[in-house]
Amino acid sequence: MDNHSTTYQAILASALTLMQRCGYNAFSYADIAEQIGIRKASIHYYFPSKHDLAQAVVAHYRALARAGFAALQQMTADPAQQLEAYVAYFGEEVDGQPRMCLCALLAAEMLTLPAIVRVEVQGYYHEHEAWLAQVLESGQQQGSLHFIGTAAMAAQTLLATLEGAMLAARAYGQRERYLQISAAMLQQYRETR
Amino acid sequence: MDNHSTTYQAILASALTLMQRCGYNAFSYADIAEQIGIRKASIHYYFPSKHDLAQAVVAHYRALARAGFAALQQMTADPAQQLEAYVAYFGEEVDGQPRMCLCALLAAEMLTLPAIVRVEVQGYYHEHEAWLAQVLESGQQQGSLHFIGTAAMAAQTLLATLEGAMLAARAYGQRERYLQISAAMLQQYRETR
DNA sequence: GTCTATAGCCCGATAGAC
DNA sequence: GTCTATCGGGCTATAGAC
Repeated sequence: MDNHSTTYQAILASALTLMQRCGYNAFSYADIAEQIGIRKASIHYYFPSKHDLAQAVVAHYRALARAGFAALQQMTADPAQQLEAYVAYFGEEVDGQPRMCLCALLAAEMLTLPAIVRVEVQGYYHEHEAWLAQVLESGQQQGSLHFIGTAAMAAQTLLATLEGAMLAARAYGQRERYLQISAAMLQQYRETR
Repeated sequence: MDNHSTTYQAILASALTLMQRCGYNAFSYADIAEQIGIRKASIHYYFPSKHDLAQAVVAHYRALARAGFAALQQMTADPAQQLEAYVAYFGEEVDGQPRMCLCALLAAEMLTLPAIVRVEVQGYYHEHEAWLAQVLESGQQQGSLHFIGTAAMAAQTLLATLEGAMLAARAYGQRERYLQISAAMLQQYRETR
């Protein structure tokens, strides 16, 4: 993630913010240039095409999540608490707006994305489903989390609910939408059946 | 919905298809013109601006759903069956791709949408949540559907899961994703607690 | 109502000076 | 590395003939 110039980092960070807000199709090199105080042409030095930039942004986003998983593991060994912290992260406010998962947004735009970006989005989904499945599995074994069927299926369902909740929060412009839905969902996984 | 010319109807239908595929930002008047065999300028006769067109498309989409609700009511009075039919509709294949809810896609693009379109998207969410809440309520009263908390909260959670499942299906390009997640979710509402 | 023609703008991308 | 300048193209939208 490092051994890159500060300009490179600034472009990546700016593009991440813009893509989380507007998606792939509605942000431009001009937006980034204005945000970090350089010229459009300079961005092409680091990222020849928009395809390359978007691919790097999603790869970076995935790396951030991986670091988050490690930090979560460091924080607590309790699967139920790990799950709660994961859910809480997406409930934070960003720029006065509910946080939005970059890859939920890109999944919506999927059919208009360059192939290299599509692959990264699928990788994100796979990583998060795998992490959630492992957390659910552990929680089930120690009796703190409960669900029907396989951990893998429950993980897919859980992730779908969270991303759908973020969509609803964005649609209404109300962070509370996510908080309420995610709380109701967590309740289901805590209940014994 | 009628007392409009056939060209008007053709534009609306074409725009709906394109928006469900590409979203608001990635479809153009040129796409519609090519699809239905007229010229770009003619579209402006019916829909002066892209804002107007998108607003009309979402309003039309909402009306289709309302007609669907009525047809569902006609088909069966059993809430559990109504819910199943609702879920099954979004699992159909369209143009060789998993069906995608227009308003899930637009919710993702929300921050880049014209105000009049945003309002329509929120209206869609509200209508569907209200319909689902009423179905869940009825199902609970007659003992065929089960959930924790209020019907309104369960409806929001259920809708979030479905729209998240459609996102996942689109991300992977696999309709089965939606079918599996929605089936797992329905299972939760059928289980007695 | 539908067309041709075009204005005016923004886009991604490149060339080449410094 | 960053800049200025610009190209070529797509976009929404309008003017005006038919």
